[in-house]
Amino acid sequence: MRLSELSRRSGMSTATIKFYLREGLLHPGRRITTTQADYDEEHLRRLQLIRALIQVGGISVADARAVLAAVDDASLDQVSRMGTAVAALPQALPAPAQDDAEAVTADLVAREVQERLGWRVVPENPAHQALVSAVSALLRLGYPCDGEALLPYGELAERLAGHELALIDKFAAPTTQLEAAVALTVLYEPVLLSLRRLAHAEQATRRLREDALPREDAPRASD
Amino acid sequence: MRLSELSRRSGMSTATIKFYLREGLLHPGRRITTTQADYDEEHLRRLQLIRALIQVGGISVADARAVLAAVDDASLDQVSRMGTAVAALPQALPAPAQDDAEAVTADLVAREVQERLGWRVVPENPAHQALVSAVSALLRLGYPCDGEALLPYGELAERLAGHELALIDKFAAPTTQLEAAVALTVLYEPVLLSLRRLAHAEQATRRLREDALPREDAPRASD
DNA sequence: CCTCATTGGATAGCGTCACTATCCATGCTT
DNA sequence: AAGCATGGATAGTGACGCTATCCAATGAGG
Repeated sequence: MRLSELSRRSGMSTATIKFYLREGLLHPGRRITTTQADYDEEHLRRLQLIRALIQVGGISVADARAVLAAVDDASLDQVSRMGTAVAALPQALPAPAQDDAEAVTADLVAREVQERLGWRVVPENPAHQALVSAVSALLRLGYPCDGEALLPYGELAERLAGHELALIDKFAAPTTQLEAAVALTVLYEPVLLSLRRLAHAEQATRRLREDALPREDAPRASD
Repeated sequence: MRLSELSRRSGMSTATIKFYLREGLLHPGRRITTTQADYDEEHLRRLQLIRALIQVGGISVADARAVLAAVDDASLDQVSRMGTAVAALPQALPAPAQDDAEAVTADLVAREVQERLGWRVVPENPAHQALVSAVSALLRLGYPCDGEALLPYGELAERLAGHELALIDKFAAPTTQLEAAVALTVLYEPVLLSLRRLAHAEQATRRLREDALPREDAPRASD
């Protein structure tokens, strides 16, 4: 298909697709003539992945390029590609990480929880540093946050990870698995966060109803 | 304390603090003279909260202003403030949410999981829409994602929420509780996501170690 | 063959955002 | 009174994710 059709089917403007081509996120189409190229379903799918990473996952174009480059890199074995791709996925935070007292404490907390879970501690992992940043912020605001408190979160994370890796395993083709790893890592984040927010809302509402059900005449569905 | 001292103790430049003052995130200091103002520990703490929301939580200045305004709004009761504040917390995504087939299916999935968990469905909730967006993206990429698959996530979210609301309850003063609700909602997100990523890395590494062994047909459930 | 709209590619521009640098009058400090 | 820090206002900066414009080449119609 031509660029215009790719645009129509993907719902993105040709200008945007050209931008992704230029940025190296999307492979160039098969050149038919000097001025025309042919795109296939693969390109369409890739476009949707790019869109998901950038718009839903909130990943920058540069990071998306790194991730996709790792997925594509035929010179690496699948294991390396997977590692590179997932490592290139940024956390939410730029993590300035000033070396104050909280940051040091936070690092100890982060290590403690991982050790108690039996995980290998890899301080270079961006996720580790993101964890340290978040814990630093919590501590700086005076909220208690030690290894003990994080343990349940770690255990939940462990179950999530197990569940997701099993899901990835379902995709047989290595390339598909790589894509799945990236897509599921990124796209299940908003799923998880949304559900958590919804659960907060639900439980807060429930408590309010218990605490004070004074003059609400709206019909309640349950309870 | 003066602006310069506030700057020193918070680690932010006076220009940045002035910016936050201008944007209405930080209350003006108590004016001593026309050209001088006095800031206290409350301001320092607020600055740290602002910093946490914006830098760690990735919230925009405008959204942070809305959140903090709700926290401060003395004309509302605590319940309304809490609701307003948390509702103003943005999800990770801008959620373009085109009305295609996937979006419709995704909405059904989102409703199903919430209903199966016994939650009230509030489609206007930004979190609901975020969930729909994420599920849409997953479906568009061809990954199976139905109410059944999301149920375990919802159950985990429920436990997280319970845990966190209990944590918030520990903070007696209403204002402190409001702040805690906002801070914990935002700051535990990166904690959770980081731990999930770390768990991914850990389990992936573990599997590779097993796979690397010559005997392939000795799959182990877990360690 | 000639015309002309379309295509793909390159370049430069736009709008947003989170600051940041500069300027200026004031008035504290010495 | 001198000098400089302070607070307030305004404009500027750099990054980012597109987006608008231009251009040569070409394929289609006559």
